[in-house]
Amino acid sequence: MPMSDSGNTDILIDISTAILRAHEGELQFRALEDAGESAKRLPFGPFMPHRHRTMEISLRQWVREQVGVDLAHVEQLYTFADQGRYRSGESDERHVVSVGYLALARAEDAGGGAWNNLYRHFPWEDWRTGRPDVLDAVILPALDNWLGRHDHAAERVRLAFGRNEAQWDEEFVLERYELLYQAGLIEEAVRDGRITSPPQEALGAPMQLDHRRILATALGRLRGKLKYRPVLFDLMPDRFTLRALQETTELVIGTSLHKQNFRRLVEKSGFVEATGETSRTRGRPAELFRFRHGNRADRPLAGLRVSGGRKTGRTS
Amino acid sequence: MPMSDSGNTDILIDISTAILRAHEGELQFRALEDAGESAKRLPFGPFMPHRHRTMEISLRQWVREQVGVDLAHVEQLYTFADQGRYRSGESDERHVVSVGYLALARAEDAGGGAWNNLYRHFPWEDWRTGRPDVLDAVILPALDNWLGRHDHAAERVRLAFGRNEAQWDEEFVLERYELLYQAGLIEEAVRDGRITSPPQEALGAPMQLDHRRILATALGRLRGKLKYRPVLFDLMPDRFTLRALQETTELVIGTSLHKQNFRRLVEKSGFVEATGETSRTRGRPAELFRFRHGNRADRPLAGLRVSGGRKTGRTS
DNA sequence: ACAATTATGCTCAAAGTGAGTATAAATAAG
DNA sequence: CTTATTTATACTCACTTTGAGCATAATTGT
Repeated sequence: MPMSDSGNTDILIDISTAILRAHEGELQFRALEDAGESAKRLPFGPFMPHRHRTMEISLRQWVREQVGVDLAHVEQLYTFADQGRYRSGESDERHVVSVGYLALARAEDAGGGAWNNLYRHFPWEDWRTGRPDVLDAVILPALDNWLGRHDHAAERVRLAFGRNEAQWDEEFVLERYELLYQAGLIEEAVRDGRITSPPQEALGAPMQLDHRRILATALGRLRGKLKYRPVLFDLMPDRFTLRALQETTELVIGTSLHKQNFRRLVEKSGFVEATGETSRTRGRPAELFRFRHGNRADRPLAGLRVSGGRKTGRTS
Repeated sequence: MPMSDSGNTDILIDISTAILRAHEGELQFRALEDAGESAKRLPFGPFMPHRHRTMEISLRQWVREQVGVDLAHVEQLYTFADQGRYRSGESDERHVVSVGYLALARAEDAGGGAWNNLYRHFPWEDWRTGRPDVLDAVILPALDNWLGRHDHAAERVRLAFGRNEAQWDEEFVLERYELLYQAGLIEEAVRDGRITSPPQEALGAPMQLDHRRILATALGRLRGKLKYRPVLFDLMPDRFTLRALQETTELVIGTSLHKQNFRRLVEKSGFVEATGETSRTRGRPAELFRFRHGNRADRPLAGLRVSGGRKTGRTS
């Protein structure tokens, strides 16, 4: 944000989109592959301000036409302009500013193409079956080692990774990723020349450019938004059982929830209404619900906040 | 986000910053005035990617040197790229993308210069002394009139302005501003040529470019953030009474709070610790507190959420 | 018919929240 | 210097929310 030097700076703005869906028990994102490059990437393209009125409009259209996905929810995440970071090897010098977007799609509208399990890139974020082993086995020891030389970051690590009296906050996805990056535990940090020695063990699958950072931002934002806006339903089909809704919720926030309490929470929230129909699965058939378009007092689903509670796991 | 057409698009990125402070019972922002232009503006300047590593770093430095304010908290808000909106009269065609930032300053670090009362631009957002008259006298009737021709927006109006069974949500500052803009009740809409007839009555003081929109985004973001992060303290001096903290809180969220409950909430949150000192005012001296740097389990201050409760106002 | 499985209803205690009463410690006024 | 006024702080109480679990219902598979 400097003044002066008003010359032509030849800035290129890229829009990169994390398109998420819930499918087959996985939280997935739309991934693209490039020849001769093992790391995946997000759909992205240059923003041409003279051809599109707003970024969101052009993004929706572009994703539908080029990626083949109909988006339900679209939300701008962050504009990254860090120099010297996430520069691809042969990049031209103009690739400077990237605007990240989060988009949600229903599984039906998702078209073909490759969808990747998001947690493959963030294994430490999936607590559904309990605290991930990689945390105590790899991450925390490595961070401790790093903290020896950078102890000013101790408080950040404490908060982000829920040590000592701090609670694990599932929304701090980006903060955790950034710490791992700075500590050189992320392959992208090596690629960017941030760190000399390669990571002791690759943490999660790397991606091109700054796309893993955008994914981290997207996951954190979505986890936060869940609690006060009905975005979940943009991942759900038209009709769904409460069980399916719970599974999608668990996919996103990365923990498992108490079934009866989840039901109570959702029913009282006024966000759903029963259709008379039922769905047959293995056991007792479940009632099918549908999203009720905000006709009641939309209360926040604050109850989705992860319990720092006592026992663990899911009941009966 | 279109593909192809990779030509030189000559994009200019502006960074505009809403710098907020709490001072003399007002929530204020740093305003600049231009000759021959009655509307105020925010500090802004072009971003030169080749000279600064990140936007935040350059913003802090630039604000200190050019605006004379030491910033406590800095946070990116949103990147606006709408064409045809908020274009200044004599603008050159390159002024396209503006990145909005929220920054908080302590009153002591604020230097000289002009500070404006933020609610002068958003009179409908200040509920501290009760529901603002302008809502029922002007805004809602005008919106109803507009809805006659645009009834697809009825649900948005209902949620944003808390009609029928919906609650007024103090965080929806931007959504309310955008609706007023689209309904042509905001002077900026006339200036942008969005609407032919001038607004029946100017709602709040206008600003240059899209700066009122950025302020709205800033206020909404800050109101939201209060509830789960200790940003409040970036508006407070080193030591403060709980009363002062409450007043600042009320300034930001725009409602008045129950004093005893506020005290309980803050004390239990673990965010403050008593110094032994006291402050003298008119009545009984109050204990001075200081921010305790996240050494306890940082619990969200969810209790700051505005009560949809029964009675009104502040107690005793 | 019975086991396994999934859905749903209900209870209960602990914690959190809205609203108020009561008391304490100053200053300003008579 | 005694009293009214003002502000701060402590405590109560009813009500709601939340975490956890028990109990029952309605299916399918054997």
